[in-house]
Amino acid sequence: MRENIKVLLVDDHTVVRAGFRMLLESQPFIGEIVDVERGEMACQEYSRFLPDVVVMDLSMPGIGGLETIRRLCQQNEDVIILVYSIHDEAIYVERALQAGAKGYVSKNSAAEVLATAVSVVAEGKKYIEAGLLPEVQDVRHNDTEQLHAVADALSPREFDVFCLLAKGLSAHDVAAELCLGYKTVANYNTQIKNKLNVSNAAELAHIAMRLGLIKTG
Amino acid sequence: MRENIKVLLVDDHTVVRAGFRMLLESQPFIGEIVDVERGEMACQEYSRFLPDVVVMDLSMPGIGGLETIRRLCQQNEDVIILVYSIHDEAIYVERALQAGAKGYVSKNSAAEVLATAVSVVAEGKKYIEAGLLPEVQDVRHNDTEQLHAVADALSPREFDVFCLLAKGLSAHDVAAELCLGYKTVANYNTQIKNKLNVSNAAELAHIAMRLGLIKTG
DNA sequence: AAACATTCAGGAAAAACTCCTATTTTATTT
DNA sequence: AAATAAAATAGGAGTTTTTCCTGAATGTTT
Repeated sequence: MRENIKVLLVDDHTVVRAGFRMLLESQPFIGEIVDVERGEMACQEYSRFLPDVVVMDLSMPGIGGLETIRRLCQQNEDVIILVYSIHDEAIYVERALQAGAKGYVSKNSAAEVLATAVSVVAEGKKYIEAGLLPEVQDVRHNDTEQLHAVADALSPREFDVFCLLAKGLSAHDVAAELCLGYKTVANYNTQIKNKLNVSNAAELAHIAMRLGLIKTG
Repeated sequence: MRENIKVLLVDDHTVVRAGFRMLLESQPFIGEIVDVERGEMACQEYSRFLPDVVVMDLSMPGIGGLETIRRLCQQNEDVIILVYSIHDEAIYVERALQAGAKGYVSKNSAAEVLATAVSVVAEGKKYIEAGLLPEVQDVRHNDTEQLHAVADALSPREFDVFCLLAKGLSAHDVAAELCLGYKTVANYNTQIKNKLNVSNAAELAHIAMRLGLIKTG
């Protein structure tokens, strides 16, 4: 295991920088820690401090997390970046890794997980927190381009049913509305939830909302 | 100025708890600090630890921040709660204060601001970060009234279940989350839908959305 | 034409929901 | 302090919904 790992912390929230610092300082394998509050500063500080690992948040003002990853990678292709984020969604993990990150942990993780992740990526391995990776192959769920995903995944008739279910109609209501048998709608219901990878009507509503199909007021 | 202020930290993110702890520990006027990761735990811990100030995030899984404030206030009307949040929007500030919080600071604030806020509220004053207060009058009362309508109609526990169901959890998930039997949740589910006069989870989601209890992206 | 997707729906089993009842705890009122 | 009301919890039984499998009719693509 690597010793004396130099860490560059990048986060715009003071409390989070302080927190990470505290968690890391209690680990024996951690060396010097420098923290900065924006991606731009990270790029400058990187070439001066030459950390072994860069630990950063994805969502930051300024150039943001993803662009920071790209720039750091351009500066030095061997840079080791560990991303942590409130976003558990696969699409973020995917993008971060694509941009050049070597690890990804959720902000909800326990202290040990965060420390472990640092030590693992410092050794040159990848660290993607359990539960995040499996979804990567999966749906681009929660994507901004979800409208297309939905439109692609659902047949026209399924989409009709989806809209009504998401609006809050019962399967019987939908059947009446579309002049279909109840069983037909019930089966569509199941089918739609499978295709969109959700398990209940509330989640359908969420998707519809995100797609702007439902006006929130 | 108060000395030896006992603080109860409530946040679901390990790093944030650690960060706040670090920032506060460096202040001479801060005494013992206890941290918990959820609102439910805060309510329990409060009566045991009897902190001078409760410092908490608004957005948490489980019963969430607002409901936690209400419950703490009910437990002890003199409780001093300082809220910090990524949400700078006036509506959140207003709701938090209405629920019983004594202070509100943004998560982006500098370390000194956070520490100062704790010491100010500990003295029994209010502390609303500059820049947040002016907008408070600006709030539309519509949503807040609806929130009260829901909060009035539902008992606290029903409200907990409502939030989770509206978020898209199944009855089984909710049961696991709140450590209840499935049947209990199933029965609450029925009860909640009756009280809110809706007939399915999608409509619950709509209501939660309108109330701003669900972040749409 | 053959292969495939789409629309529609029935049957059977599994799961979820509803309604009723009941115990325990907590609050409120007299 | 006792009585009353409200809330939290959950079991049982019956009903409804969902799921999964299957299949026919229609249309479309290669």
